[in-house]
Parts: sequence; structure tokens; C-alpha cells
Amino acid sequence: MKKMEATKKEDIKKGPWKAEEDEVLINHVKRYGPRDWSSIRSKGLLQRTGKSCRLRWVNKLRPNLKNGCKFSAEEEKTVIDLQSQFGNKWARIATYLPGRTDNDVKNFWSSRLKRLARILHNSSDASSSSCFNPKPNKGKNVKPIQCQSFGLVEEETRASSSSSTSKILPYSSPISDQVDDEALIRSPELGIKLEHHQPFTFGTDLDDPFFYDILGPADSSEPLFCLPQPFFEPSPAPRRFRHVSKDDEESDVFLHDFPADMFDQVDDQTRSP
DNA sequence: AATCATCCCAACCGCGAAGTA
DNA sequence: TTACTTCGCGGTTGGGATGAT
Repeated sequence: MKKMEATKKEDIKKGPWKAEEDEVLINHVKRYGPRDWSSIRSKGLLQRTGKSCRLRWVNKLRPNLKNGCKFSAEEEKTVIDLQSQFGNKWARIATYLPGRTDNDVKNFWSSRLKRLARILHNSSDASSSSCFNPKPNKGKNVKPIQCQSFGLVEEETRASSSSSTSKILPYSSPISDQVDDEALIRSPELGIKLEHHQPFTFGTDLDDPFFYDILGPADSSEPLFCLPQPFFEPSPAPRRFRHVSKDDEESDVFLHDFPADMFDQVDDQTRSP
């Protein structure tokens, strides 16, 4: 395929889709079903690759998509919990979220990750100067934060690091300034090592109504919520799901048990004066 | 009003698995 | 069995939108 695609590269159109192209694609799917993507170009219907056509259909044109609709709190929780179970198996996670695509889930997750990276970086800066000296609030609604957070130490970027072997664990052990191996929490995607050594001074009030919302119950053997069932059973199952690989079993545990709105609250707090 | 930072999303790319001749 | 093709997934990027300064 790569050879074939390379032969007529100049004919391949890229970039945003036009309404006419969408129409052609929709007609193709109506007629032949969501398959034979490559034939769309070979028949001269569109100057798009099969991959591009498939992606457009799956992410934008497929019926019942929640386009332009933000993730609900429930959806966020679902994503976070499933990510801890399955790792970055976005397509698999998306099967639990009606109307959401793997791309949606992936985008949602990576934007959260970026926010977390920024938050951690800010809190690192803040904790090195004063214990907590957040940047001015950028204007989002500010809630009091009741969660502990992480200090940060730089680590060399590990070029060979694999997300499947690395973890961020929820922190729930007693606060200590002492740095030990257990206190080091690795964030491979960010190329950093998180060090729980300088807790923020707020948010340890167990009576606070938000406390359990954020960290979950101290005894975290209980799930925070019940996971939904996949809203459809792929029929036939996507090829990648037909065999459970070892990789699937050794799922990532990243931000395990972090409630959906944790970042919002951490973020808000770092921004609040 | 201009600039900057951040968020959000669409789309591309590379890779590997599955299908097929 | 092998080589080639097709498909699907995960990672990444670029640009528009939005809000703050």
C-alpha cells in the first residue's frame, strides 16, 4: 500500500474536508457500507487516501456522534477509570462512551495531560520559592482545592521510555519531606519524575465536603463509581480487539483513581490569587 | 484594540496487525 | 508460506477559538 500511495502522491488531497467531499463519502458509505476506503480514490470519487476517508467517517460523519459537545463529568470519570484499566487504548475506551470517538478520548486525555504538566511545573516553581504561590487566576471559576499535590524534580528524558511500563500512582501515604523511591512518581509522557515532597498546606481537612470527591475514599479498594458497559459490541470486533495481547493485560496505571474534576480544581487553585 | 497563553479539535503520520492473492 | 494490501490505532501537530492581561 505504501508503495501505491507513494506512486501518486501528487494526486492526494490533504487538509480540511469540504462539504462536497463529505457528501461523496457519505454516499459511498450508504452504498457500500463503512469499508473499502481505498476504493474511493481508486474509483476517482475523491482524491483522498483510504485512511483519510476512514478517519473522516469515523470521527465526523458517522451517525450519532456528539460533535462539539464537551465531555460530561460522567464521561470524564469513565475515561479516567478506563485509562487506568486499559492504558492508552483509546478505541477500546471509546466503546464505553456513546457518541465519542477514539480521537475525542485521546484529545480529551492529552489536553488534561498538558494541563497537569503545566500545573505541576507551576507548582514546582511555586514550591521552590514559597510553599505555594500560584500564578494569578486566569479567570476560570475558582474553587477551593482540597487535594494534595506534587512537587517536581527534573529528570532526563528517557528516549526509550515506554508508557506501558510506567505509572503514576495516586498518592495517599503520609506526607513526608523525605524523598524516597516510593515517593517518586514517574510521568513518562512528560519526561519528568514527580516527587511528593512538598505538600501544599491546604486541603487536608477530612471534614471538607470536597475531600473525598477529589481523592476518593482513603480505602481505595472501593471503586469510585461503577463503570458502564460498552455501549456496543463491535461486530465483528475491531481486529485489534480480537486477541487480548499481553500488552493489554499489562495496562498503564496512570492517574489511577484520579477523579475527573481533580485537574480543574488543582488548576483553578494554581491560578487563584 | 493588541497581544499572549491556553484550550480544543481536525487531520496527518508511522507502525503493526489482519486479510488476501 | 510469503509478499503485498488494507485497515485500525496511537501519537503528534497545526491552526482556530477563547479568555485574560
